[in-house]
Amino acid sequence: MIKKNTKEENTERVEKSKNPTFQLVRGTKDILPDEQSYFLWIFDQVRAVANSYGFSLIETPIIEKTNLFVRGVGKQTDIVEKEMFSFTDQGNENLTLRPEGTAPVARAYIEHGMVTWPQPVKLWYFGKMLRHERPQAGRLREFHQFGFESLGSDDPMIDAQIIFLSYKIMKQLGLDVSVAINSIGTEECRNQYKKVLVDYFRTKRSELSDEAKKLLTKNPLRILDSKDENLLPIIEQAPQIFDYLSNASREHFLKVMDYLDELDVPVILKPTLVRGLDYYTKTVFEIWSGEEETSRQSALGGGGRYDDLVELLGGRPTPAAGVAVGVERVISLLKEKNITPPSDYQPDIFVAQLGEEAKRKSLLLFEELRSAGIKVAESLSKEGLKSQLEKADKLKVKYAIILGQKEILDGTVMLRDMENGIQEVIDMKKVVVEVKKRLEKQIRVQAEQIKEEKV
RNA sequence: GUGGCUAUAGUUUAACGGUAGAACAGCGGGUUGUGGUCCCGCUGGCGAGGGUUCGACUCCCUCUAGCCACCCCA
Repeated sequence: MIKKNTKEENTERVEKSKNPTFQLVRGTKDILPDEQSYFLWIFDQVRAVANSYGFSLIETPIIEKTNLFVRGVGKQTDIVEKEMFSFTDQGNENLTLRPEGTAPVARAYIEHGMVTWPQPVKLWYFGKMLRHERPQAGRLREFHQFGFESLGSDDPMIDAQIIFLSYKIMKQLGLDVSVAINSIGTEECRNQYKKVLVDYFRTKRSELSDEAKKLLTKNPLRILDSKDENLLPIIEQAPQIFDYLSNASREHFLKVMDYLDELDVPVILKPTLVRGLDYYTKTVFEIWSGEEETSRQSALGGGGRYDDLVELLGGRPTPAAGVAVGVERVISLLKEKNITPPSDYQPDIFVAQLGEEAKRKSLLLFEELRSAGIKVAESLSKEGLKSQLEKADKLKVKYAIILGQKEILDGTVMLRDMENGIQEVIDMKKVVVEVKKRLEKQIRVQAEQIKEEKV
């Protein structure tokens, strides 16, 4: 006889059990040291590009009032409808762990009177986002995004710059990406187009899936985005939004395309690209990895213009555009391509010690080398020389300094070349100078080798 | 949120209705102060709870988590 267990009974049992297991909350991840190097590298790249293009770093809180997203992102969007980590706090406030970065930035723009700053206000961010989705590879519940936001200008150059910057960063990381782009015009253009589109789909009603039928009243534009193969021919035949853009919108879009061409950004016009967030107007785009987009279901990043958002949130009418890129997705692509972050944390030299006296001295020696700008490693907690050299070997240092009783008495150190095992005795006082000399020579030799290889 | 697949040491994995082997990593040795190769040893595991059974890691159920597709997005 098999007894059925209910979820409640089971939860109770697990809690009572002597060995409860603690594991990560679903869709979250510990970022271990190995992985950190990727995050730091990406952060540095983004910061460098942001700096040189005049974007300043902004950090907004991880919690916001729920309404900010309901109004900003849009009530009908998937994010707001089913993906928000929302809760009521002890003071009865409805709060949400931020699912995206643009609405908070727009909020900050209004709240801090950035209208009075020189326009456009150019900001960038790098932080955690949370969405309650079903996890999958490249799709976490807590994940990281970096993004650029430029508020206060409707110049199409802004759109192009935003796209260019994200493209540039990917390029610098060694990734080949392409940009899918479209324009969804202003609200008026869109409303007009929606009507036409709905009329069109109504004529094909019998061929639509249930899913598509639902979208027909809710958000007809998103039918265009469908991957349903049965729908593809219908979608292909559908009227295109480009034909319903106002003159201003069309002109804007053509200019964006023109600038991107000038900037040498490979763009693919994709008339079916709409986006899941309500605040977009005119330009929308997505960044995809270079390969056929079918192999990779998920975009690396996306963004667009959001001319109405600031006003919608209670600010003055402020045209703006932005982009957000998923850091974890970039990292998994980097790994796929075997691209590893350059490690500038690679130590040059290892200090090994033997005996109590030497151990004490080695601390000073370590500091002396360190403050001279040499990257030093140690293993002070280990005793045997063997295990220390083993560690030195694993760290791939070029030299090891050995400091033992003998050396202490003579006021010298032993310098061991880890490649060929040649050791020499050096005056303790000259260590820094000698080590520097050797490291510089190494660099010169390497540079020459690279030159020769190129020739 | 819907459907499906999976779950064995830190990692990658093997086997079996009678209670687990390996590789890599880690730690320690192969004479006392010398690494990268080699040899030896040690540490460490059946995701959780329950059921069936004389006995389950193996069968069943539930939960949890991961993965895949959908939905959608970063």
